[in-house]
Amino acid sequence: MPCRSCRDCGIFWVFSPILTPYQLRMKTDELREKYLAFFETKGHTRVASDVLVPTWDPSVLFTPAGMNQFKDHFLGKVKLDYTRATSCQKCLRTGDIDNVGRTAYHHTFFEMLGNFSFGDYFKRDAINWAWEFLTDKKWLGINPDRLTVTVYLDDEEAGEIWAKDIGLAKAKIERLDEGENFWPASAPSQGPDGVCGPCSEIYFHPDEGKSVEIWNLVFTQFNRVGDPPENLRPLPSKNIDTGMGLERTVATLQGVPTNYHIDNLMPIVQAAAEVCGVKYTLDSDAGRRCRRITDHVRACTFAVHENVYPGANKEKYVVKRLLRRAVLDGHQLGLRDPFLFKLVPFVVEAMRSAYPELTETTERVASVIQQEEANFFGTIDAGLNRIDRVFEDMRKENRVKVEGGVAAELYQTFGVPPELFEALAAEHNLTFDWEGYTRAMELHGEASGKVQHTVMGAKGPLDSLKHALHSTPFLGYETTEAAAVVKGIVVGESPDDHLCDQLDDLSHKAVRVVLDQSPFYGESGGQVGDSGKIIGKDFEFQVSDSHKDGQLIVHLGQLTKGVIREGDAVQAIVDTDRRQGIRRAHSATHILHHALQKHLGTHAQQQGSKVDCDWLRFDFTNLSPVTAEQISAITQDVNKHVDEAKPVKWETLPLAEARKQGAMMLFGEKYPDPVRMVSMGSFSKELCGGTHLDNTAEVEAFEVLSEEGVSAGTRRIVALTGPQATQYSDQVCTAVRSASETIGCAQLALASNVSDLLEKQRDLKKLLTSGGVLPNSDAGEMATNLSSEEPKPSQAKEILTQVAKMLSVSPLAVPERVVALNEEVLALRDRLAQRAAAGPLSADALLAEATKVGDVQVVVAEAPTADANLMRQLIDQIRQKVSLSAVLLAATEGDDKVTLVAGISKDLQALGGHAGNWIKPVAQALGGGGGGRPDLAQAGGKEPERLSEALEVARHTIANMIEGKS
RNA sequence: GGGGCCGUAGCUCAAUUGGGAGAGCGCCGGCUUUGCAAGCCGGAGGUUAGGGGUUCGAAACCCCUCGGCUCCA
Repeated sequence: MPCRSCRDCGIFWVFSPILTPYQLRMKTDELREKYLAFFETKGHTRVASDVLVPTWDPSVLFTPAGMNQFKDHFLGKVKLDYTRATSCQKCLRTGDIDNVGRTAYHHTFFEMLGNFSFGDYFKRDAINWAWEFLTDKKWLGINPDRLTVTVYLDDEEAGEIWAKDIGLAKAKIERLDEGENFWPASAPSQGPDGVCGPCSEIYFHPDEGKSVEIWNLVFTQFNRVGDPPENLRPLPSKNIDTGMGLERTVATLQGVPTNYHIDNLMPIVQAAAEVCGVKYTLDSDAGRRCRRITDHVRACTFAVHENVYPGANKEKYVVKRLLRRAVLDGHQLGLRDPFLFKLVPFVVEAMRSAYPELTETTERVASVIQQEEANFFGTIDAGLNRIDRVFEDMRKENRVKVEGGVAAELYQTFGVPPELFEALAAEHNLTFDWEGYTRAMELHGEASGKVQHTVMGAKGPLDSLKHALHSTPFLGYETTEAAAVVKGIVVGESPDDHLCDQLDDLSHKAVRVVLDQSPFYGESGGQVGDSGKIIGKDFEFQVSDSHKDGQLIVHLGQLTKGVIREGDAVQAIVDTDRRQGIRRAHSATHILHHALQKHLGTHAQQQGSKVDCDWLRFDFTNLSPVTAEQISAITQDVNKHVDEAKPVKWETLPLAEARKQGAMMLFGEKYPDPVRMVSMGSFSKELCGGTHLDNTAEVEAFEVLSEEGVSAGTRRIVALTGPQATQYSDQVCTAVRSASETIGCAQLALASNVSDLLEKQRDLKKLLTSGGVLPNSDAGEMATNLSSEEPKPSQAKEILTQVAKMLSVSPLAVPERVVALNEEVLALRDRLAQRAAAGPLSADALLAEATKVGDVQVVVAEAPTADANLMRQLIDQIRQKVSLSAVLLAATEGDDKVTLVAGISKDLQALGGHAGNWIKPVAQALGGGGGGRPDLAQAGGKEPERLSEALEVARHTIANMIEGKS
């Protein structure tokens, strides 16, 4: 009985003989090439591997299979330039991540060979060619005796072809149910709805060990509609989608016991062992770790190469997790410093013949990995402290099992890996509650929200329109106003809503209208949708936003007058002012992109972008914050290009031609072919479907509002264009002028003056609390410098940014903050002046006014101009001089506040004196409250006019306290 | 996108939970010593990330902003 699923054959090689030098029959690069070449001879177009991280496809984070890049081909959504394709696709799946390294065949990153038919050939050819490729001496030449196949129970057609065409004995054709031989698995009974079909798998049987599934042929021929029975409708155009795991097939051809021993993975495994300082063996803990490191570093290398850096969400998070798992393996093997990055060159070397582009980014990739590694080692160090604390608590309470909940909490908040926790627990003879840990993590997963599954081919109200119209031609590149015909009206936004023939309800705010053609730009590529209006003979429709649904442009808005009917002839009019603002922002975005690459390096590629009316947000790759100087230089560079008034042109040309001309292409971006290329002067060429200016001069002005981090390795710039930029620039100048006037200094010297002012504030505060007085040299007003030289706008911005940083406020809040700061300094100076006038405060002076209660020296006095800290110091001095003493001082602050501090000497405390109890009734007499410790208490009140009354209370209270207790 | 944690001296961290901002290391000066993390004495160094609020009183409690860490999807 052949092994049906690789999930079962995890540890078979544990029993196989010790690793021996393998016989190389066919190299990995050779198989890859042969496969593609073979299907080329069968009329297939060789298609390059799609990117690993397809940002164009919201339904997946990583390319999970060879067919992914052909989804739209299968669904007939795109124009087919070919109906047969073959590819070798790099893929990444994390579903079986826990098995990586432990089993012979699991990977996260792997390559998938495939051949595809889009409504062209079907089962017969697919099966015959598969057999030919596998067994023909000219190709793989596998002994047919070593191969068996499986087919779906009800798939007579496939069974027939295997038996009759190929001539396989019946015993070699196994019939399996929908759980095994259907795609998606169990689709007929359990769904999901949509495209599906039976499949047929080919198994290889080695001399020893379990058999291996090396090729899966999927025959997509049905559309599932609801639950059985009769729920599988034949598709008008049937497709073929096959997948042959490259590593796995090579492993069988090379006769090695695990994929990790094939010719292009073994060198990485060996390198990992060397870096980790262990001897690699097949069946050992260290061996498993080396294989896991190999897999994960390969995955990380490809991901980082595509500018997906380890981060906090989505695909970035997956990369981070992969990287950390590998690093943790190294840590468990005793490493304490970054090591993974050293393996990057080995990955590149192994993969370069198929992916030569890797060699261009090796250094950057290694450095990104190294940095993240260093971070994680830091996290581990911090985690060790926390773990020690947990152990300490457990020792105190005599517990021996690490609670899963505690481990989960430590993991969730501080990233302390549970494996590490467990290992350390074992060293302390403590056990670890994995079950509780898993439970707690599941709870956390639920609390963090569920994922919304997007079902392939889900139906909405616009789908019938999509079939009828296919697409809405966009006229907006040439015009902002056009005649059109209403093709569809939908009220409401939920998928349950349906098309209606006409609408007269003016109250609906979310009405969608589709026209046969439109000048409105539907939101896409980061550019917001147009607004405007659609006017018919007897109605008016206000368009608040436009977006794209498939190839349709959907106008979203509200009917403001009359009745709109399907079939009405209308005039579609875009709000041109807003459109112009969007064009300014979009063209400026391209110029900015160019400037960033020029000033920061070519890695500073677009990660995301949003273009609105004279407002743009641009995310890009950069490891560190962009400095103020760089921002300034970039801003000037952008404005220089604006001033140079370069023409903006666009043309539609073949993708290959655009690439040849050096157009900027982004990883993960899916470009149509032919493609629209926007170029500005000779400095910028980008593939872009957005609306642009005719000349860079129309941008008018460009100002950066902010630069900030959005996640590790990604920075975000928000900027303004046109009138918005000019206005902002004016505000900046005004702010600098106003702040300078406040403190009476030259605008160009604002930064140093604010810095001085801050220093002054600190000095005065210190002086006030230490009981000093204003030195004569400081008595005068700050020298005013009325030099009225205006800074240039770019200077003003630099000055303001600098000052804003000093004051920790946003730039435009600087004037307000400077006013407050200035007032505070004046107030401080004022109080110090008062103190100087009132004469010095000293412990001796206060003691001179002390009264004696028994043997105790009691001081109850006003200490005008002192603050709480100074009063404490005076009390300390008195307590040091007189061993039996009680002191209570009061200071009024403004019109509505009194501060009290009371102290009791140590000897008096021993006799029962308590400062807290003393001060309470006094504070109450002032309409306040307070308290403190026996030796020192602090309180306050809000009625200074009752101060003398309160001081009487103080004298009585302390007298009673001393007499009562002693 | 959602959850959790943190931000105190140059560094690592305390602060009896709302009552006087500290320790160790490092730094500077002096003395004593020439042994490997030397000893002793003295000193500087703080807007407790920033802003607002509650309170007689906030490092601590509440809100906002900034920065960092971390998990989940």
